[in-house]
This record gives sequence, C-alpha cells and structure tokens, in this order.
Amino acid sequence: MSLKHAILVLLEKKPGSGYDLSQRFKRGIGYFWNASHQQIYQELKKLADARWVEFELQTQSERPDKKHYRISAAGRSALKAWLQEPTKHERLNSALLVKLYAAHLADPQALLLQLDERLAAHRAKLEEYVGHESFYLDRGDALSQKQAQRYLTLRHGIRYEWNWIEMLEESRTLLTQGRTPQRPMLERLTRRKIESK
Amino acid sequence: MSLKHAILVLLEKKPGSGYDLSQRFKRGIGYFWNASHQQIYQELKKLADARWVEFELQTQSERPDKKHYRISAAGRSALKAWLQEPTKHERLNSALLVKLYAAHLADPQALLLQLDERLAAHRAKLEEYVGHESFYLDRGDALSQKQAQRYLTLRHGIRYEWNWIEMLEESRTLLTQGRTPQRPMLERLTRRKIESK
DNA sequence: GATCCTTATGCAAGTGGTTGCATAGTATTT
DNA sequence: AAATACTATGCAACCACTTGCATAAGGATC
Repeated sequence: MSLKHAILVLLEKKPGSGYDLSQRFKRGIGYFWNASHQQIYQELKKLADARWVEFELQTQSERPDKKHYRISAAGRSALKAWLQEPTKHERLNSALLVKLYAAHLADPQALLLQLDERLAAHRAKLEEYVGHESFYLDRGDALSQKQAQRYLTLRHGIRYEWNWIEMLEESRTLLTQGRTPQRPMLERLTRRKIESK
Repeated sequence: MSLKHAILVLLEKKPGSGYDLSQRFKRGIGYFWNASHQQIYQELKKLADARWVEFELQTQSERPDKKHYRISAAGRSALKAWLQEPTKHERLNSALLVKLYAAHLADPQALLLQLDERLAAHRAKLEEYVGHESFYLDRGDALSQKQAQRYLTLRHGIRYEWNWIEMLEESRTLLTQGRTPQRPMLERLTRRKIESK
C-alpha cells in the first residue's frame, strides 16, 4: 500500500496537519493520488505508531486544536527504501466505460446526462491543471530537475483529462448523431509525435 | 460497486464460466475493467444468491467440472437500472507517479529500472490494443452503433497507454539527459485537434 | 434565526479486494 | 523424471477503503 508513502512524500516536502494533507491531496497532487480525510487520519495514526512521523499538538483558541506532523529520520529512510522497490501496476476500473461499452442496453437520454456531467468535470479539471502549468512555463529553462520532474507528472494529468474529454465528445457525437470516428488512433498519435519533434 | 454489473455486461454478451470471465477481463476489456479470479468467483456466488444470474453444472471428464453462468431476467433489469444511475467519479492513484513526483529523493538508477519495466508493459499493451483496433477499422463504415461505441472505449485505452508511454519517455529523457520538454501541453493537444477536424 | 461552509479530528461498522493456500487432472517444456 | 502452465473452483484471513455519524466553534449566506 502506498498511501503511507504518498503521505511521507507530502510531509517531506512540507510538514502539516491531517487536514492540511487532505487539502493538498485534493488541490495539489489530485491528478495522481487521492485520499479521503478518514483514510488520512487513520494512516497518520499508523505512521505515528511506526515512528515514521512525529507530531506536536497545537492548541488553538479560535479553531479546533491540531496535530502538526513531520516526517522522522526513520520515515525518510523507509521512504527511500520504498522508492527503490519495484512498483505494482495499478489496475484500472472505470464504471463509466463499462456503461459506454454496454451503451446499446441503456436509455440514450440517461446516458447522455451522465456523459455530460463527466465531460464538465473533466473540462474543469483540465482548466485547473492548465492553470498550474503556467507556473512551470513561466520559469522556462530555470526549472530545477526536481521541478521539471513534477511538471512531467502534471503533463500526465493534463493528457489524462484530455483523453477523457476526447472520449466523451466522441461518444456524444455517436449517441446524438450516429457519426463514428474513422481515423486510426495510432496513426493520429504518431503523426503528432513526429510533428512535435 | 460495479464488479457485479461488469460481470452482468459480460454475461449479457455471452454466457460462460467464472474462468471464462476472468479470461475476458484480462484479454478482452482489460483496458477499462480488471478483476482477479477470487473476486469473480465470490461475486458470482453473490449474484447467484440474488438470482441475477443462473448456472448449470457441466461435468467434464478431461477437465475440472465447471459452472456455466448466464444472466437472468432479473439480472437484465438490474443492469438496465444501473445504467441509468449516476456514476461516481473513480479516484486515480498511481504509486509510480508518486515516485516520479519524489524522484529527487530516489536513486536515479533504481528509478530508471522501474520506469523501463513500466514502459515495456505499456508498449506491449499498446501493441495489443492496436491489434484490436484493426478489427474495427477493417469494417469501416459497416460498424453498428454498438460496435462503434465499443471501438470508442478501445480508443480510450489506446490513448491511455500512449499517455503513459509519452510520460515515461519524457521522464527517461529528464533523468538521463536532464532535458526538459518546453512545449505547453494544451497548445500541443489543441493543435492536434484542429488538424484532425 | 436557521442553515450551510470551513477548519479540525475521530470512531464504528461494513464492504470491497488482496494474499496465500488447497485441490486436481492434462499438457507442455526442460 | 521433474517442473511448469493451463483449466477450473474455492476458503480463510487479512488489509484497504467507504459510509455514516459525532463533536465543536467560527463565519457566511439566506
């Protein structure tokens, strides 16, 4: 399980409370890791028991008290060891793609509704990520190796959203107008690759 | 949970045993749903208890006996109802992207190894899917709505693999040569969109 | 004034999914 | 002759994750 390690990565970058972490998962690195607050609090407890993180209680008068976590030396070496380990391939499961695969069994109107809802969500995400991209682009060649690597994960997120948008738009066209795309995917993709070189 | 419904979709298309289903998840629709054989057998039991599927025992002399499952009328209407329901957004979690995000903490050599292993896997998958694509392309305009919709889910799979390949190649370049890609993602993607119209 | 949102943490119960093991015959490879 | 792979199903224990609830105080909205 890697939630442990995802948390360690975040705490290594910057210490913070469980609440902070849940915000950073949502707003920061949501394009490759997501976790609910319950998961985070449970995991932080385990991490503290294992001495991979330490925390101090910060009492606040205006707001609820919080636990300020930071990674420990043991946590750092556990993280380093994990980075070395082989990584399991994550399995992908998409209920929406199951539905689209079985679209002929469904009421087209109801499917279109779900499709549009998703399309809007992916467009919003894409816009968000493109906003983040400008941070890296503004710095141009001045990107450190570390920043450049982080930019690459963001690019992955952008392409991921774009993929969904294209898929959903194609499905929309098919469901409403019966038009089906003819151009082979690979040709299209490699063409693009050659151009951008 | 949608494993139930993914199984129903497969059985609606064609009845078969638990073993058959696990093959079809792996080799057929693996680009949007995956399930282990333990999961499938457990789920088939539940589905049979709920009367959404029926089975008959087929005794075989040369091979182990098997249970031949097929979807029931109740299963069909449950499936139809599910297709109408709103679909939750699946959360994405990729341990490899966490590692790449934190690449500066890792031994570059060990990371490269993982990266190449994954790159090979995604290239193999892409090749497999492109093989499947020719099935649809050969039929050209003769595709039924049903087939066309299935083709779209495959296109999604192709783009998904392509995205990983590009990401991993870019990371490889960065880790080995320190070169970082400069072209903004969105411009690149939209440019392609205009061309293909 | 009531309701909702944000900050901040947590428990308890349940469901979904993984890991490891077990069985058993045939076929293929070393 | 031995080891591995394929067909075929399943149990038991465990781990990961979700759902629903609870508390608590401030600020914003209706």
